[in-house]
Amino acid sequence: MSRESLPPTPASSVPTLADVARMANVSTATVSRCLNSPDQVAERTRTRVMAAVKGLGYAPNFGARALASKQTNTIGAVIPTMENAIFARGIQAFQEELGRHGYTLLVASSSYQEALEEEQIRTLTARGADGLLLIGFHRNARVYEFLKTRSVPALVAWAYDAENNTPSIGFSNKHAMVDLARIVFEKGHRHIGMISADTTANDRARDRLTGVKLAAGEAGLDVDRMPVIETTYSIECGVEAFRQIMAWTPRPTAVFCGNDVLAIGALRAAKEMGLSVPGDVSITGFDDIELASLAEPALTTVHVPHREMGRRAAGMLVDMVTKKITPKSVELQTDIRLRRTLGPPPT
Amino acid sequence: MSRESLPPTPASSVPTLADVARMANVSTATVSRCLNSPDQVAERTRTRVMAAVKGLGYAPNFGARALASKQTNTIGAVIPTMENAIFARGIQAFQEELGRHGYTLLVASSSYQEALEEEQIRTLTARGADGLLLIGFHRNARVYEFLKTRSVPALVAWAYDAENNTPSIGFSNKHAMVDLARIVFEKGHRHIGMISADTTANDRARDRLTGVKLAAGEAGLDVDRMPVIETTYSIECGVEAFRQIMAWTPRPTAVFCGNDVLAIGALRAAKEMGLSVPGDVSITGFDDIELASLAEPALTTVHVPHREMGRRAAGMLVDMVTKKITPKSVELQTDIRLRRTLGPPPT
DNA sequence: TTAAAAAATGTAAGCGCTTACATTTTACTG
DNA sequence: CAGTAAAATGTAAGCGCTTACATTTTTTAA
Repeated sequence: MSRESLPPTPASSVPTLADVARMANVSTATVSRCLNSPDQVAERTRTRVMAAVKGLGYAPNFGARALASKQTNTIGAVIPTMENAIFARGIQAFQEELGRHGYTLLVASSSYQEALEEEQIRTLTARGADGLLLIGFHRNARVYEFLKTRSVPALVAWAYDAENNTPSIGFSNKHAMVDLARIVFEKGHRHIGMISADTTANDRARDRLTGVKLAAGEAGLDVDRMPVIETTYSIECGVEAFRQIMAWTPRPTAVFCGNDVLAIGALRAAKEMGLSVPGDVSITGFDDIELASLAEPALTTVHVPHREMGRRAAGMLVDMVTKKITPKSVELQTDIRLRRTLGPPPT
Repeated sequence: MSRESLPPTPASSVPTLADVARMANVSTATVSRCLNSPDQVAERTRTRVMAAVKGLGYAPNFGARALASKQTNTIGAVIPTMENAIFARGIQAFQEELGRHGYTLLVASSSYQEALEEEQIRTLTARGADGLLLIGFHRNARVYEFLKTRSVPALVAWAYDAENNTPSIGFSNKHAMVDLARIVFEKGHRHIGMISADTTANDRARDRLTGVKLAAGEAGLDVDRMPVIETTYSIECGVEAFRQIMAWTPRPTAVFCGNDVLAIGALRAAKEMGLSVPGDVSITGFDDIELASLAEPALTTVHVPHREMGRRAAGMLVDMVTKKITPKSVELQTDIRLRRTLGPPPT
């Protein structure tokens, strides 16, 4: 067993920068430059180095690169769940755009639990995420501080607030809901109800509820007597909540749902209860997931540009990471999709 | 500006292991052990170290850890797209289980393009993924070789093949389809058609088609004359394909669809064409996505345990990475969900 | 009480890369 | 062709951690 010399043929293990350098007869610095800023290297050298890279099947070691350059080219996203089609769609677009910029996506999900979200944010940060995509503003101030001391830029999506100093991309859940609710009131509804997602740790749900209340106030309704049921994100819960809300006196002639999934549940419940939609009761959703236009009757809802949001979020985050800037929050437009589930109240 | 001494207070930057060591009055090795194998450290020391960790708000540097330990605790997954609910669901479960084992998920999507998939596999490998989750077996042999030389363990999901030496977790697409098709033929259908996803780079689609053909052969049909349309994964494509296939002579009385999304499209097309389902034509899907039971009439399809697959895939992959074993492939059971879209052929 | 074994801790050598700075080569100018 | 600027390349110092091995401390057994 000889030893004591610069390892000439590094066994059969994974080739390193040094191997490439040796083969191409240059220093490791030159190889590194070939890979990271090719135009700093003379063409002849570059060709030679690249040949060596190819010949050896060299690929840079991630850890070493991260350690030396202090960045991972990785962006983290903490979302409630991918099973929710709206996030799946947005994240898909987010990831595609990230890829175009040479970034990779690290994902974690919070299952709508605040504590878990905090943990995931810490995990992704520890995993070296250069930047973070977060959903909504609501979270412990401690988390924002943590991100600041670690100087990990974060972008909030699916929510919009020009005032907040965390940049965001999204839409005003409140305004969107106000717009929808106004249309509903114009149809003449005076007794309404709302099935909302849990509002405790979910500012989006909260804003949507606020929107309905605002518009209701405008229309002269007694907002305090409006039945509101908070429940979990699932069709079954929508069914159950709808039953409860229709037991109210006076019985609502229109039921706002905080999202399409709950609305689909409501729709099904109505069917089971033998109620005609929109003859006996109107139902509205929010998100415009695929199911919305497929439902029978098709669901009136608020259309949200999820893909666009994901795509642009990626661009913003990459800018934040590379240029170290804090972009302006961007507000996306939602629009009302009037479909069959909305009609005038029964006479 | 003084200098020349071991940096005592490292400015306000991120604390390192050395800072913790200094504060707790131990060596960096001890701190490292406290974090990675706590029971090798005396309780008193550990308490002191942990206090320092907390006091300093220390979190290990990912790159350094990866470089030194040669592992990232990160698992990569390359899926066609998250917009497909079946992958979203499976990946969600995958990620949750990964988290339970202390692993983080890195995702990339191939958009069903073979070349892109290869690129993504290389990217995730370069990003330091300790192991990889891949969908289906079909890919260039070069990719498998690459993975082998880099010794990155890979697990194939959504497909099952006990013979293949890449371990897998999934189900037999062929058998599942045979089972479904047999039921269809028992109803008396003699003229069938199939709307399939693109089979070129998709072994799952191919196997499903094979399944239908096998059962058709069993039933004594002339397999070669069976109309098959290959199209893209989308409701619209399903609509279009269904129109074409119903123009065939003799007109099919049952149309198999390679997945539920195509089936939903077919269903809609049937409605638009004024055909009764299953009165005039029966339609079947595959996957049992949420939409399947919500459709009107509800779709007969093959139920696949996506979540279970994701969850167990995570466990297997973690074993592969940590214990360096190659697990046995596991076959999951699918089952037929007989719903309203299947009936006997018109008389 | 003491030697040997076991447990705890420390020392220091990398891991493979990037990059500031130093040096060499090439290109240009008068 | 010398003299200088610009371009290309090399040198080597880390980046922050893990871990084999060495050393010290504690425990155990005789």
